[in-house]
Formats: sequence, structure tokens, C-alpha cells
Amino acid sequence: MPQDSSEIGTLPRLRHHAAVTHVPTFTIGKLASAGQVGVETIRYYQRRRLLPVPPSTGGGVRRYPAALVDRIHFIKQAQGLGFSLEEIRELLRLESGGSRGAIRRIAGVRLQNMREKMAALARVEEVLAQLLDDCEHTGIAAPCPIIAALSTAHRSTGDA
Amino acid sequence: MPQDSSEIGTLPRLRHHAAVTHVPTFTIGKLASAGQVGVETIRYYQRRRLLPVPPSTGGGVRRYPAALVDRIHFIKQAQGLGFSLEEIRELLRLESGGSRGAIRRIAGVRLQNMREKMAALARVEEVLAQLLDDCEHTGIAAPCPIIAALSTAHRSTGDA
DNA sequence: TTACACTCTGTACTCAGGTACGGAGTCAAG
DNA sequence: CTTGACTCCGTACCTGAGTACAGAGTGTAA
Repeated sequence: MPQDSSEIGTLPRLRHHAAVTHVPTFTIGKLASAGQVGVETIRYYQRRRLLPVPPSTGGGVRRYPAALVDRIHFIKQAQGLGFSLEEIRELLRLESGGSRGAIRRIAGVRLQNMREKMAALARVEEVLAQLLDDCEHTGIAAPCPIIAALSTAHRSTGDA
Repeated sequence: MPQDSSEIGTLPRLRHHAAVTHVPTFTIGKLASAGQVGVETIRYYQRRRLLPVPPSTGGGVRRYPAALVDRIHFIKQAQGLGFSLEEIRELLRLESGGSRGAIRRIAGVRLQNMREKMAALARVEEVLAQLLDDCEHTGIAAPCPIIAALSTAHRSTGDA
């Protein structure tokens, strides 16, 4: 996000006195820096339907409600917890609906997935650590245990 | 690999009586089924320089030494231990060279990386599990704790 | 010989989550 | 009025590990 060095708090002053609802609006660049993401990221989220595309005002420039900053933070928080953008879109949809069962289901799937990944990683970690240890404590005359382990073809089925 | 249903042990019989070195050779399809990968995967490994491209015999069809089956197994084993193709190419290069220090360094980097991934996953798992538990044991009147947690924006720097 | 299976080569597409860029239009300050 | 910064929109590019496919050539069994 190196396209804007202005303070993120500056709101564009409404010029049209027709400020019916004076909710502050951002241009996409301000929204991006307020949300600490790139402009292109916002456009990407729009394509993925995680952020709305507001109607264009007059000349074609769009104005974004300030509340979208929170939405961007939501997305980033959820990503940090391992949710995919697809899942986040679903969470966002459920956010106001209040169907906690559905929310728990998504989170549960993610948690399960995470635990499986950790278990797989732990298994492999053990093998690799053992191999490394073997390699360090094996005489230089013998072949490297790591290479040896990788070279043994595991016949998966039909070991006749 | 659904392009060959023949037995994987069938070797192409050499017709030219000029069998100088009678090392068995495969066509790419036979090599693929013997290695339990797709033909396209072999071509991809060739592009990534994990497998050699033998010179084409006569009409343009290439013949692959049977020993490449072991090389494919090596690659697959190493992938199973989390090595990237780039790392595997390096391991393959070191395989015969016997520089065990270099081999250990690659494996060590991978192991370190794996441990970092596991630690990160464990941290997130804990948070998510807690959130799910909270969600299950919180009254329906309160807002969903998962959504609430995602909605709290964490101001990273400069909280003025 | 003819039909079919396979090979060769190059290119494009997949997934996820973006990043980069070009050309045209717009907005605001000086 | 001009300049420069920004916006809009579409498209292409990136990583990693492949997969898919078109069109031409080849190898071989009946």
C-alpha cells in the first residue's frame, strides 16, 4: 500500500450541501490506507464479493462508507485465524443474521482442518528429525541416512 | 494417470540387434505408470530439471532408462517429507556427491520451517477452539463470540 | 495398410490470494 | 488552466505443483 502517505483520519469534506445522511465516506485510496491494505486488494475483495461496490457518484468515482474499514479488519482478523476468503464471505453473510449454528459449523470445519494439518505435520516432523539425528551420528563411510530413506521405494500395493 | 492400463513391468523389447548396453528403457508412458505419476508430471519434472530429457531416438520418441523410476520415487518420498521441488532438485544433485553437510542443511531448514508452521498453527488452534467453546456456552442473547472477536479491530501501531 | 494408441511440443488453465500495469477519466489545488 | 494525484476498469502477472489440450508425428498390432 505505498500509494498514499496522508493521515488515515482525513475525511473528504462533503461539498454538496445536500448532505442528507452525513455518514463519512472515503475514496478507495483512503479506505485502503485506513484498512491497511492496498487499493488492489480492495478491488480484489470486491470481485470476490467480500466488499460492496458502491454506486458511482457523478463522474464515475465511487464513495465508500467509513464502516467498511471495520469490514476490512474483520476480513484480516479472520484470515489470521486461517479462514479462506470463501469462508469469510460466508461469515460476513451470517454476521448480522445471527445464525450461530452456521457460524460454529464453519469455525468447526476450520478447526478440524487445522488439527489435521498439525497432526500430519507432527508425524513428518518426527521422521525428519530422526533422519537428521541419524545423519549426524552415522559414520561418514555409510551412505547418508536421509538420502537412503528417500531412495527406498515404498511399494504401496502388491508387494510380491 | 489414466492413459495406460498395461502391466507396469512390461519392457519394450529391443528390436535393433545393436543392443550395445541392454539397459531396459521405457517410453514416457511406461515410466509414468511405473512411477505412479502422470505423463504430464514427468514432463513437468523435466522442465523443473528434476528428471533428464533423454536424446530422441530416430523419429523423435525418447527412451527413458528404468533407473528413473527410482528417481521418481525419491522425488515423491521427499515431497511427502515436505520438501519443495526446488529443494529436491538440490538433494538430487547432492545425492551422489556425498556432501552430507549440505544435505543436512537443507533438511534442517525444512525441519525448522515445519516447526514454525506447527507453532503458528497451535497458537491459532487454541484461539479458535476457545472461541468455539465460548460460542457454545454463551447465551443466545449475547452476540456470537466468534463474530465479536473478528469484529474487534486490533490497532497495530500508533494507538493515539 | 490401416487404425489406434501413444509421443512430442508448446501453450494455456487450475487453485488462492493477491500485485502490477496501461489508458482514460476525474478531482482539487495553485 | 494546468498539473499532478488519484480513480476506474480490464487484463496480465506472480508462486507451486501440477493438469489439460491441440495438432502433428510415430510406432505397432491386426
